[in-house]
Parts: sequence; C-alpha cells; structure tokens
Amino acid sequence: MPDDRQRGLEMFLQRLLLRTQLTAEEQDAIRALPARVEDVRAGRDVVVPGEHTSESCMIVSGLMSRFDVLLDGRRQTVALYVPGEMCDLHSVPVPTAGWGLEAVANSRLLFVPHAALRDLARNASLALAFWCDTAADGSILAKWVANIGRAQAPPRVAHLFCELGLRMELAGLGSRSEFELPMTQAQLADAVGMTSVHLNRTLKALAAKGVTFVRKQVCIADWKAAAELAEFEPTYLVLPEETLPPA
Amino acid sequence: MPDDRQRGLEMFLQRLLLRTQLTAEEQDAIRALPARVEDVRAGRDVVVPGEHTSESCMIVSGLMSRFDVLLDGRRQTVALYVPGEMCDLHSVPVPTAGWGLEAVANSRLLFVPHAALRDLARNASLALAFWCDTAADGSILAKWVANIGRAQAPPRVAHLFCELGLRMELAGLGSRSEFELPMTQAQLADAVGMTSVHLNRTLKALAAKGVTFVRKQVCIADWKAAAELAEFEPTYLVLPEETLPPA
DNA sequence: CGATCGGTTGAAATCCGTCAACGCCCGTGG
DNA sequence: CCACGGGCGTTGACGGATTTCAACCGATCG
Repeated sequence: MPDDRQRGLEMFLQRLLLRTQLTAEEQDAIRALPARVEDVRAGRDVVVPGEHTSESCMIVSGLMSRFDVLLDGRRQTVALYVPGEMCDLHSVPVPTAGWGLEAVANSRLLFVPHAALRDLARNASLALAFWCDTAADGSILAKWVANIGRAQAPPRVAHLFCELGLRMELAGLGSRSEFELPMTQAQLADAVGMTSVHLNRTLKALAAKGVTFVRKQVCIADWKAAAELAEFEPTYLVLPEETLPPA
Repeated sequence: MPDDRQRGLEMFLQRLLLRTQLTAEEQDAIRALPARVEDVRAGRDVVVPGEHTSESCMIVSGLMSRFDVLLDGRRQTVALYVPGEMCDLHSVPVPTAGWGLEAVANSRLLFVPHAALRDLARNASLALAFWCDTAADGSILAKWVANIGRAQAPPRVAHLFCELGLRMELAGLGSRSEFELPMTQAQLADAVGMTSVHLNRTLKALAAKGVTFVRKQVCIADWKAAAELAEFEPTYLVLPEETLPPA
C-alpha cells in the first residue's frame, strides 16, 4: 500500500514521457513528489462541482468521471479517466472547477498537492510536459464534442469503445478489442449523452455487429470494422506511433 | 496594417493577464514576439485537419471555428474563437492537429511561430500563463460536451449565446445582451450539433422569449432570464469576477 | 436577367426520450 | 434457509423531438 504511492508516481511519469522527453533529474523530481494514496468507493464524488481544489488526482486503479450537473439532477459525463491518467492536471492552473469528479468504480487514487506541481513547473521541460498533457486532454474533449454532437447512437457508442480500448491497452489493462469497463449502462449513457434505455437498445444493435458490452466487459470482434463504423481516427489521442492501430 | 501586429500582440497579452500575473519584462517579451498578420476570407480553411502546424493563430478581428469533419463531409464545430483569443495555443505542445480551423467570417489573423512561443515558455510565469490559457480552453470544451449532450435545442442555443455574449463583451465587441455574431444559421447549427432547419425553428421559439438572432445580430432582451433558461453558469469561462454577470 | 446563397416553411419519416412493467442477480436480514 | 428489497438490465408502447426531403422566397452579385 505505501508502495502504491511510488507505483502511482511512476505511472504518472511514464504518461508524461509518452509525449515529452525528460532528463534523469526531471524524472526523479516527479518520483519525489509528495502524494497521498486514497481508496474511494464507486459512486463517491471526489470533487463537488464549484469546489476549490488544492490537489490534483491521479488514477492508480479504477475509473473516474468528470461530470457536469443539470438543475434537474441529471449528470453529463464530459470526460472519463482510466488508470495511469491524471484526471485533474488542469486544476493546477485553474483550481476553481465548474465540474465534479466521481468514482465510477471502486478506485485507488493518488493525490498530489498543486503547490508541488506548480513548483515543478518552474522547470521548463516539466512545464511543457504538463502543458502537453493538458492539451491532450483538451484534444480528447474536442473529439467528444464532435462525437456527441453529430453521430447517430451506434457510431457514438462504438467511438467511445474504440477510444477507451486504446487507452486501456496503453494502461496495460487488456487489449483494444477486449477490456474491462467497470461501469453500468446508466453511467455509460451519461457519457454518450443518451438515456439508459436507448443505450441498451443501441448496445443490442452493436452486438449484431460484433461489438458487445456484457458484464462490464467490452469485446470488439473486428476492431477495424468497428473503427470504420465509428469513423474512429486516433490522432486526437496524441499517442506515439507504435501504440496506435495500423492504418 | 503593420500596427495590427502590435495591436494583436497587445490583445494576446491582455488575454494572458486576465488569468496570470506577469512582470514588465515578461509582458515586453510577449510584445516582442515575431508575428505575421494575414487577412482571410470567410469560408477559408486556415488549417486542414491532420495537417502539421508550425504557427499558432490569434484573432484580431472576425470569427474562427475549430471543426471536425465526417466522411460524408458534414462538419461539427467543436470550438468558436472571438477576437482577442488564441485559437491555436494548444498546437505548441501538440502540433499535429486532428481538427481544422476555418474562418467563419472575414478575419484578420496574427500568426506566431511555435518556436518563439516555446522559447518564451522557458520562463516559468509565461509557461504558466500558456498552460492556464490551454486549461481554460479545455474548460470551455468540457462545457460544450455537457451542453450538446443534454437534450433540448432551445437551452442549447441560448447557452451558446450567453457564452458568446460574455466573450464578445470581454473582447470589447458589443455587450453580453447585444452583439454581432457574424455567422450563418447553417454554421451556427454546426456549432450546436443540429440541422439548420431545426435551428431555424429553435430560433423562432427563442424569439418568443426575447432572444433573437437577426441579420447576424444577437439580442437578448432579458439576459438573466436567458441565462436561467440555458442554465448558464459562467464559472467555466475562467474569467475574473468583475467581468462576470452578478449572481 | 439568371444564378446562387441564406433563410423560411410544410409534411413525412425516424430517432430518441418517457413511462411503465418485468426479471434477474445479489446482498441483507429474518 | 427463505423472504425481501434494491440495483441493474431488458422490453413494449407511446409521444415528442429532430432529421430529412422538398419547395419557395428574398437578397445579392455577376
């Protein structure tokens, strides 16, 4: 359990190294960050919308959702975060969030004080690395806007599955065509902007095309076909060549 | 015209100062950036999706759209940028864009080489300022996901009008309740993820509530009522207190 | 003057949300 | 051991929201 702090920071470092080169000293600075490990249960709100935060949050295991609330209480998930990702790095420069952060599944989180990250950001390379991560996060958000804004339900869901497949594979959790997605249909519906009822029907339609989501397990029989159906084009994930599917 | 370079850089600087404090030297460094002014006509694609860019783009006047394309050619606008905003700052850390950039109206743009911005980012405060701007951009994207993902068309359009009202007011172009929005209904439809036909009908419904969009002019009779209808809550714009509407 | 673009309107088809009910699984408590 | 209840998934029927297809009009421009 105390080693999970080291493990979490190492995951964070590897994430940064995906997109930015860092010297040995800079890498050690990340490893030396102060951090606190905490387990949260599924359904728990880690950050309440409107709250002022002083720590950023990294996911060691589990699944987190960044969400917005409507007056009637309905939630819209605007981003999902898988293990190895910093779900809150943007809160360092912008600490007063307009959104909330919820544990979709039981999760182990690593909390890092903003002050420590701000301090590290005085180093130019590390600042660039943080900036880069935030830009990549924004790139995914932009894609979500496009995905939710335009497509019919089946490609919308398929697109999310393709994206999460790659991200899960990168996290070392299964493969892009078969991975565990520890969320309910209702939570998934919130993420793609539809009703759980309609999502359920959409899943049945997708099952006919070899894309299934059963017992929290996503299976994509023909990944290439699914990517085509979803018009999935992974550039926006800002990942290095070798982790991407062949064109 | 040569002065527009200075004017554009000054707008950029003021934008950064909204959210970050900078010393006189740092401010001068922004003012001394190399930059190129260019006028583009409405409808012109400044950045083609998938292209590798080596310059960031600031808007001196006009209106820009960041968009994603579908195979069938339809576009989904994922972000709109008004004068005074850097529509491309994230391309410094992430130069291979998955999206395109289009001039919605005739626009005057200021292009700044990535290299120069990267160079400035070696300064910790400036790096934080850039990071902050990118995070704010992401915050708006997140809100767009929530806005588009939610059901009804009228609040969706009203929300966009409220947001653009504040951003236009901040840019010194009209007020939050009356400003020019130089785009066609079809372009607006792309931005909110609906058909131009349905947008047209939605506009008529909104007109009955005092929110009009006629001859590219947005008028909001009762701003507070419109904000309530749209469930507009401006925290996500990451603007200083005094520029926000009273609660 | 014709052509094109942007806006407007109508009618039909489709997608999707709402309401409601039911079954399954699993944990809890009797 | 069984009864109960709640969370979750599933399904049907219905209505409303949105898209699609189509036509028309006014303004602008060559």
